[in-house]
Amino acid sequence: MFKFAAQYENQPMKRDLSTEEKIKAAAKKVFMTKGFDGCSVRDIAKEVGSNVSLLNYYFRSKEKLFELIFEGAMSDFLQSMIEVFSSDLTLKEKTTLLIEKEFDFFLEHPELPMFILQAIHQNKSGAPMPSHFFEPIAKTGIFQQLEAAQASGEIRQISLRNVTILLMSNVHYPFMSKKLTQQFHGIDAETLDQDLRAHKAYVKEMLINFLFPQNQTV
Amino acid sequence: MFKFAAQYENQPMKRDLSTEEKIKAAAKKVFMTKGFDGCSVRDIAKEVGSNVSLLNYYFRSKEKLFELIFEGAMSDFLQSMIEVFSSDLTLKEKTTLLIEKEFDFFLEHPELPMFILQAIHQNKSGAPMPSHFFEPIAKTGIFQQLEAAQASGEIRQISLRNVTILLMSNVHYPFMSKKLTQQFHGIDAETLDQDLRAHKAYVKEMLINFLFPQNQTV
DNA sequence: AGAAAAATTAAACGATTGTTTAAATTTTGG
DNA sequence: CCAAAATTTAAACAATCGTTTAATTTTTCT
Repeated sequence: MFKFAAQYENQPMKRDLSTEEKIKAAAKKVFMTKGFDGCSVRDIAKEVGSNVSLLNYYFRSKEKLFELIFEGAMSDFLQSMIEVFSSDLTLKEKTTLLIEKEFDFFLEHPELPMFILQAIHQNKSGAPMPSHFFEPIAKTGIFQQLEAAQASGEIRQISLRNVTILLMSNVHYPFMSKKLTQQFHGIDAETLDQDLRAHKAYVKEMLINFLFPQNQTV
Repeated sequence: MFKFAAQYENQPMKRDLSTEEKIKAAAKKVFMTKGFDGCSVRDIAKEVGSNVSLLNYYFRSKEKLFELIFEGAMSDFLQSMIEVFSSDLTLKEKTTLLIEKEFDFFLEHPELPMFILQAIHQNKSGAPMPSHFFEPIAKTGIFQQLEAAQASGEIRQISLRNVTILLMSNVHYPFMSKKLTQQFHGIDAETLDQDLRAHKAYVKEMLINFLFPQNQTV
């Protein structure tokens, strides 16, 4: 009889999970580079070095497998925000730290922002993203902190949403546009990475100066 | 015998091009929303309200049709740059005008930045983009103007490439992330469009202040 | 009006898609 | 050690993919 893998059963058995993990790793790699529509389950199976049916055995369907990969990616994608927003810092300090961490993270995982935005953009089901993705951010109290900072005049009068767009624009797009930038300027990958490392400082200075205008060091 | 449509022949005949244009319009719509891999030629044919073979009759293949749509989109994508850079203005004026025009344009065509970056990102052939896309920009002399502005101290010491990334980040990403932003903040499309119209002013002020630090109005 | 050319359609092509079935192999637990 | 369970494989499923063929309709030009 056909049975699904360990983690879907009520009484999971201790098993070698390496196959399942290998499939997840392969799926992540293939989905990230080719996209959901741009690859077949056989592409993933070939990357695993194994049979197609194994994917359905462990993950039921291509769609389910993708959702799993997407949720993991989304978690990584938001991780820095949650960490920084949860810390005990001023808004200005948090902004600096966030830019710092996001750049460091995306320098190591440059394909993530494009993967996330692309998946959301072509979300086939049309279903909105589960709220549990964004709830952890709201729970950090960052929104209240921003409201308070506006009341006290620490930060410029600007809507939370515009702040978000400014931040994300400057920390996500540079990595989403790597290929475009390379071809536009005719440079190699290493040169661009140097530019991106330098870019971190520019973004920090620009955003801090814009969002926290009166730079009183007193 | 099988013959290809008018514009591919040596001696084109005057013909009703409305069908060909209808296919291009449908293809643009479908490719923009679903992506090359996310749609079938039958999706496009259905959008046209006609037969599948017509697409191959006029455009030889799905890939050729896509290339045509992509080139048109790329042309639109770069149009504002070429116009502004060709004008007879100072660098600061050009920066302001470019942001203004890009925002106005992408407010009307918000799906364009994602389409372009996504197409470049998953470029199957691996071939670099034809140089005729970017040449018109170089020919405006904008690069020399920027070098001169750096020498004279009009603009901050920052590489041309970092300037480009800063500009593109702030004028492209806000439209690429529309769905993410909407779901993140739980707002409707109209509210977000208001935010984006307001965002234009923020981006202008922020980038001008950063790139042209000594704001001497003398 | 009538023959030639162009446009459009219907049908089919082989290849590939995601998924399922059933058999074979390996691992587990008594 | 051996039956039962879990894992892996090979093969096939119907559906859809991009494309082509051939027939039909429409348009063009004399």
